[in-house]
Amino acid sequence: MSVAIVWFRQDLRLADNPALAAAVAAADTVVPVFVDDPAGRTASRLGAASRVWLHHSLRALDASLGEHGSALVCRQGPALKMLEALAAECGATRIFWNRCHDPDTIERDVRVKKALARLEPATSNALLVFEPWQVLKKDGTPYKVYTPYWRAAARAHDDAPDTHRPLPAPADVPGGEVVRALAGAGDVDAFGLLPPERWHEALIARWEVGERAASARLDAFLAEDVAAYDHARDLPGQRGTSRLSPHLHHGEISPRQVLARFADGRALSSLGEGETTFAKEVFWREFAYTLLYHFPDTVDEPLDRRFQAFPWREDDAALRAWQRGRTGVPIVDAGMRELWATGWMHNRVRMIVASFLIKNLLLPWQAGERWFRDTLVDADLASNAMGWQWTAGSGADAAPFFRVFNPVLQGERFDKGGDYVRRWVPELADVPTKHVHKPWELADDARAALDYPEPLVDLKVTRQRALDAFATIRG
DNA sequence: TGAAATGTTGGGGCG
DNA sequence: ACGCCCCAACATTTC
Repeated sequence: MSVAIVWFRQDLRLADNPALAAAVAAADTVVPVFVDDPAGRTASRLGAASRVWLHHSLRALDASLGEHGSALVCRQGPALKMLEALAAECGATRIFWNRCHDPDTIERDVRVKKALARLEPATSNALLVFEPWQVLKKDGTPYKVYTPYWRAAARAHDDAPDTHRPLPAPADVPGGEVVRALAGAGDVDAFGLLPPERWHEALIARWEVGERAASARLDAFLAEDVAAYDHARDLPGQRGTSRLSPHLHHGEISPRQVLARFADGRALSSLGEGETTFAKEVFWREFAYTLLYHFPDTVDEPLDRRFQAFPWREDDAALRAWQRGRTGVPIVDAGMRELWATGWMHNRVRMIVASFLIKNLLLPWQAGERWFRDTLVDADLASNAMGWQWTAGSGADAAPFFRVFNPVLQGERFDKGGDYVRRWVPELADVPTKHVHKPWELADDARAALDYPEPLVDLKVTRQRALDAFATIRG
């Protein structure tokens, strides 16, 4: 009898899971395990919202394994120690996992792989279409501009589409009777991922978590929204985005599964408008991982070093007002409250609230990055850091710093009728559309009747302040 | 995946 | 008819 461990991490699915498929092919007993390791990108380092999602995702994975008579073995502690112990308990001779690409996990995994050499660790790619070293410029260095990266990646994909065909879920996960007898089998609750307060119940009630839900979400998006995606994805008041990000982040679905289902064997270069735009979003995620891998310190250091000397302000009261959606700027507050209530924010609004924090409040982008990491259910180190540096103007292919969003104009352009603002800022529900994005221009008596804060800052003045601050480091 | 200032053009009112 | 002004609409430049 041969026993193989499958170490689940950011790949909480049975389909298109190469580590699982390899274990099933190699052994007649497969032991699925998730380790909550204080080092590396696992449960202990995630933000509170992501931990809530992870809890439910692990439950879903355990249930799926249960349908095969197996279970998810749950262990808490340093990964190496936990895996060594598990291997000894179940007599494993092999171990399989899928690679992660954040710096802490890489460092930890290198160590684990070396120490577990007797289990012949075999690792695979399940996180990306292309791993960070696969799409490079001719000189072997990573792309720092998105468009050429996208062209190169799409070409590489279309040159060998079969390489990226997703794997089916294994018909069987053998050895369930052994697995179910192991300590921690199915004991997701023991991780203590849910916070003691009850906010997480309302948050997660807005989502369906797990591999099956991810697949259904993709189907619904492709059936209903992808055709108009080009335009509709920018309108936060209506449904138009895929909302796949948390599923992708936790690996409930893979980018290859996503592409395969809508490209349907066609070349990426032949897709329609909405489909192309959506495919490009999938590859923004790939681009982010490429940047994180090659420039690991950009999680908290600006890629453009000039920004190390940027004269950021320190203002805890303003930061708190931004975090809680009490800035007095409707579209900003709506976005921050959507985030707080649902663990997610529409992407157009993410750009607006980020621009407001960085440019109008002149607070360091790292403060926003940290808040997003703690509150987003899709909090992804690579995408989050790239996105914040994009807005700050310090990243790869970033928006120039002087591109300052005016949240009133953005609101009037992308939330024309004010539906989004009214949904998340009920204090403004009855304000006429003309003023819903700038209630401070209401007549005094109407304004006094509102239970809504005056704007924290003057948009025009702070815009100029930001441009002046930038001038000091422009060099 | 900007906003605001500045420049240009052309229609219309008016003396 | 003409110059002048105003201003909207659009284009360009600057940050």
